[in-house]
Amino acid sequence: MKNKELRKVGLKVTIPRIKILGILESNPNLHLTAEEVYRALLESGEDIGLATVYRVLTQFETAGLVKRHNFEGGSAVFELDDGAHHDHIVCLECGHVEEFVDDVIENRQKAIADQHGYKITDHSLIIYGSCSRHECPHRNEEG
Amino acid sequence: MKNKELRKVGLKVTIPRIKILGILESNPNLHLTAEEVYRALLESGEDIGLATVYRVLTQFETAGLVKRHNFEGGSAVFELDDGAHHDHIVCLECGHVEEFVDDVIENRQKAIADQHGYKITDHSLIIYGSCSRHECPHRNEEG
DNA sequence: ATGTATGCAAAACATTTGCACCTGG
DNA sequence: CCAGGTGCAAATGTTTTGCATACAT
Repeated sequence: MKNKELRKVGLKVTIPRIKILGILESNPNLHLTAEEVYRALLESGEDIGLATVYRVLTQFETAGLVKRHNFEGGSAVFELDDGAHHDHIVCLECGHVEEFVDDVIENRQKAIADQHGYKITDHSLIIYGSCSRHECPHRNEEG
Repeated sequence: MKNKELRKVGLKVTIPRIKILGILESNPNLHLTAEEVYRALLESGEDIGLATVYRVLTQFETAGLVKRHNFEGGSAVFELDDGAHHDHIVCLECGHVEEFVDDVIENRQKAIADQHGYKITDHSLIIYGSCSRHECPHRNEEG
C-alpha cells in the first residue's frame, strides 16, 4: 500500500504523492523524466502541476524511495529505489535503458575508493551504446 | 604547440581556441565547468564571451580534444582528452576529483554490454564519496 | 484548526542560438 | 577577400521558488 510507504518515510499522504508513486510503480523498468511523469499524470486524468512533480520526486529521492540519474541528454530520469543497487546500460539511439549488477565491478570499486582514501557514498556506472542487435520498440518512433 | 593540435583537428587557429586550450592544459588534473574556464580567461585578461567558451568546448569535444562529464550538481565539467580513458572518483564534500583506470572493470563492462546485446559507445563510471582521510585543500573554503 | 502541500507563474540556472561585426588563411 | 569565428543579447530547456489557496491530520 502506497499510504504506508509514504507514512514510513514521514511524508503526508496526498493525492499527488500517491499518484506519482503509482506511476513509478507501474513502470518498474522505466526511467522517467519529470516531464514524462507529469504527462502520465495528465493522461490518467490527474491535474497535477509540473512543479509538484519535481517537488515530490525530489522529496522521494531524499526519502530514499526514488533514485535520480543524470544520463546524457538534458533531463534527469527517476526510477523507484527498491534498495537493490544496480547500474545502467543506455542506448544512445533510442534511449532504452537496461539494468545490471556485477559483483566483480562492485568489489573493485570498493577497493579503488579505499586505495584513494575515499569513503564511498554512492557510485554511478553508465554504459552507453547502441542496442541495434535487439529489436528496440522505440526504433520506429523516429520516422 | 597548440596551433598544431588545432590544425590537426581542422579548426581555425583563433585566440579564444588557443587560450581555452591553454587553460585546460595548465590545469591537467582539474575538471572545469564552462563558467570556470570563462573566469580563468577573464583573469588572464582575455575578453572572451561565455557563449564562445561553450562553443569552443563543444567543438573540442567533437574533435576529441576534450571530454565532457556530467557529475552531480548542475554544470558539466570539461577536461583535456589525452586519449587515455579513465574514470573518476569525486568527493561530494569538496568537489575534489581523482582519476583511475581499472582493467578488471573495463573488461567486465565489455562483457556486460555484450551479454545485453549492446555495442559500447562509451561509458561513465563515477564513484562518489568523501575524501576525509586525506587533507583536502578545499576543506577550508567553507567557513 | 493549522501547518504543510499544491498550482500557477515567475525566477533561476545552464546552455544554445541569431545576428552584426571581426579575423585568420 | 571570404568563410568562418566571435561577442552580445535574447531564446531555450530544465528545474526551483514565491505566494495565495486547498488539503491532510
